[in-house]
Amino acid sequence: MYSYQYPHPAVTTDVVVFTIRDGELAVLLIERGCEPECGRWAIPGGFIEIDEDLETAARRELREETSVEAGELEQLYAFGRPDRDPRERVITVAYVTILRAGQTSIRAASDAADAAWFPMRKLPQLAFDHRKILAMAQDHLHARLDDCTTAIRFLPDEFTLSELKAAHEAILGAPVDKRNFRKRMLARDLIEATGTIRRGGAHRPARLYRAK
Amino acid sequence: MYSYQYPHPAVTTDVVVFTIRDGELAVLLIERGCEPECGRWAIPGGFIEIDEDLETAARRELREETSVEAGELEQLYAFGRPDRDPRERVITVAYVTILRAGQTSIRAASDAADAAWFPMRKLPQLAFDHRKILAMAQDHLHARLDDCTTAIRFLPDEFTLSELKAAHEAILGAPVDKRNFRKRMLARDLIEATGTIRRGGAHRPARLYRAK
DNA sequence: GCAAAAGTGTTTGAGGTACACCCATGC
DNA sequence: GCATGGGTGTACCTCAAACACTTTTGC
Repeated sequence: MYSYQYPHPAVTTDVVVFTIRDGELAVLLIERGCEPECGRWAIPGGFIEIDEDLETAARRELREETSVEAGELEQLYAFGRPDRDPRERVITVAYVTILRAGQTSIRAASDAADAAWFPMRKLPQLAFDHRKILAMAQDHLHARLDDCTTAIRFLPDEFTLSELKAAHEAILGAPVDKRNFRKRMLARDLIEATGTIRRGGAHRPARLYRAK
Repeated sequence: MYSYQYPHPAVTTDVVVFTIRDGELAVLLIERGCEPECGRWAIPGGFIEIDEDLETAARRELREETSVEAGELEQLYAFGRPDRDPRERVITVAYVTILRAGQTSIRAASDAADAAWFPMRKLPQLAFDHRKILAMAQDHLHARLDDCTTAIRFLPDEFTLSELKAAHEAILGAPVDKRNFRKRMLARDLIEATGTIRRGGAHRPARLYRAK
């Protein structure tokens, strides 16, 4: 038992993991294996350890529950409404990260009964205030999109411009003009041609690019 | 005494209050009246109550320590390095707010030995990681500046375009082109002339504007 | 009349948007 | 030769930046 002179809240970290699957923006959720909200889908996360940095805790909880190793985490927001968890006062610091397509194999563990990818357009009922967290995470992602580097994080090291354009379209949920897109990406000088090409079907092969 | 099965961190909220004084961006600080870091200047804030929303706590602590009633608060970031407070693990959720010039009277109370405005260019030594919090708050403020509405929050209900321009210059710490500034502000259609003018010295009177 | 701040337009360059056709390949 | 996705250029518009003089007032 740990005792304090004043009541202390619990603090958790949650990680919203985005990827692109089947041409759609998708998010990693776990099925809760214990009360409260047992059986509901939720954003992976959990209680921080007392000597652990917030970001480290976020990374650890994600690994434990889903076996996913996160890359760069960005802090999204601290959610702290007093009634957001029925057990006790729980403040959660939410993070956002991006997983490359193709590295999306997951394995539920810890107190997660299951783990799965859901397209953002077809979310299940979510535990706690996690619907609101996802909405804010998606807004954050959209806002970051004109960095150009953000969409690249969804793709493997080498990619074609068509794939990058498809990533933008998946994230925005809206079509993008091909020529303007290519012009803008090449003008930013953040990607470079590898010099190799990829042949993949009955059509002209595509140049491959990598991040600079 | 309050006991928990697992150790819990303490959670505080801090509020970075910006205003403009003497034509310079200034921030409200308190002199700590108790250990640790007694005598050091710090961002006003303190421990949340267990049933209190984060934003409510931020507003309350600011009021208790400085007698300032905050308007709109924006969440900045959650700072949670395990070693940031020597007493115990303390996670702080930092907020930013803006106080109108002219409403900047303050009165130190609670565990603040003193409260005072400091120009951002001449900060004292600060307690904990508060220097870093201020740096991030200033970045945040700069990023918000092209909303046009942000600079208005530093001014009284009615203001002249020259005053608004001076506010931008104070926040940015750099001069702004008068004609381009006026054009941009009027084009955004976020302010309107009150129809009145202010005479104030041996020169042409200025039109007054208000936020729409 | 003079000091002091308010007010006013035009030119230029950069970047975003809209838009249609040819190219290289596999079958 | 045809289907499929890869690759390309131009005209227009909007917006930001640079830049100097006239107007209105108090004294």
